[in-house]
Amino acid sequence: MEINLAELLRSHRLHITPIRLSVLTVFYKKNTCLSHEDIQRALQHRLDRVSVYRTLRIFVKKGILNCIPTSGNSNMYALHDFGSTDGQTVQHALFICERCGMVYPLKVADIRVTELPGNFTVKQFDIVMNGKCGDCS
Amino acid sequence: MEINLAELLRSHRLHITPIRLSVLTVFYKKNTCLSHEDIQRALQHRLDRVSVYRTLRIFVKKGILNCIPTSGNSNMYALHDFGSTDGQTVQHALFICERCGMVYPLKVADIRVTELPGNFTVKQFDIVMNGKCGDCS
DNA sequence: AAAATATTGCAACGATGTTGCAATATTTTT
DNA sequence: AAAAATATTGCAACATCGTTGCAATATTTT
Repeated sequence: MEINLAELLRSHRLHITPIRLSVLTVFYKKNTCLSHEDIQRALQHRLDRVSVYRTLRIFVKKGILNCIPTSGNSNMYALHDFGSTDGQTVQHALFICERCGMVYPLKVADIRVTELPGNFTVKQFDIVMNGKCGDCS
Repeated sequence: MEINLAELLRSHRLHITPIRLSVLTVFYKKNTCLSHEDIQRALQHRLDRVSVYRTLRIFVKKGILNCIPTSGNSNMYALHDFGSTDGQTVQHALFICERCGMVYPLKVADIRVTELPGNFTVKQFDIVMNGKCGDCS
């Protein structure tokens, strides 16, 4: 871990607290998108449920995390840095296996979408693929 | 409405019932993706909550509807025919306004994603864009 | 029309996420 | 370095979204 987590928090005017450091550490270690439950599990449910929810929400608000769309009924989050960005728009692409649930982050190249009116502002662009991964095919 | 809804249900070996016809009718009329709540509202909450959930689930299972990823905590659904398809893979693209919540379905063209291992099978491919729509910019 | 089968409605439950508020921790000020 | 100001936490209660079990009802098949 080369990044200074305390500095990251400070730069967003957030207090430096054990919960926030733990949650950030999980994201930097796993380097993929994670649900609330994933984080709780990674930290052996030592953190208060509600505080983790609040931490995720404030990180999204501050732009440290992005909220990633999924077909399930729980949200997923990824470090903003995890997505590629062209200045204005953050991009994520992921493959979710419908059988084992594994999430595979992907690199994206050369995407074009037609028919978006010119006065629309895109802030986040996500690709979600569902199917079967190599192990489950 | 040119499609025969009863025939559609019959061809999937589903009983033809008022609830199913109502839900299908809403999808064909609105021709966009809808949440459970959208459907309940469109039908003035005359249908039983649970029955609508079950209807949506069985329609997804039978391939009549697809489940569309969102960043929120409720699922969205669209008619399978609403997405473009190249035989194996269904594609959807939508723009969700972060301010007014409006969902705009989009046409997609010419998408390529690199780095997906060859033994992965993609069944559904969705693009979700978040930002501000024309009215909210 | 009766038998077989599938669907519905209701109550209860589970999972996911939020709010209010007092207690506590962090940061800032002196 | 202590006090004051401010932000965060933990807990209980609640809200929303979705599911399950099961008896009653509707649809389909014979």
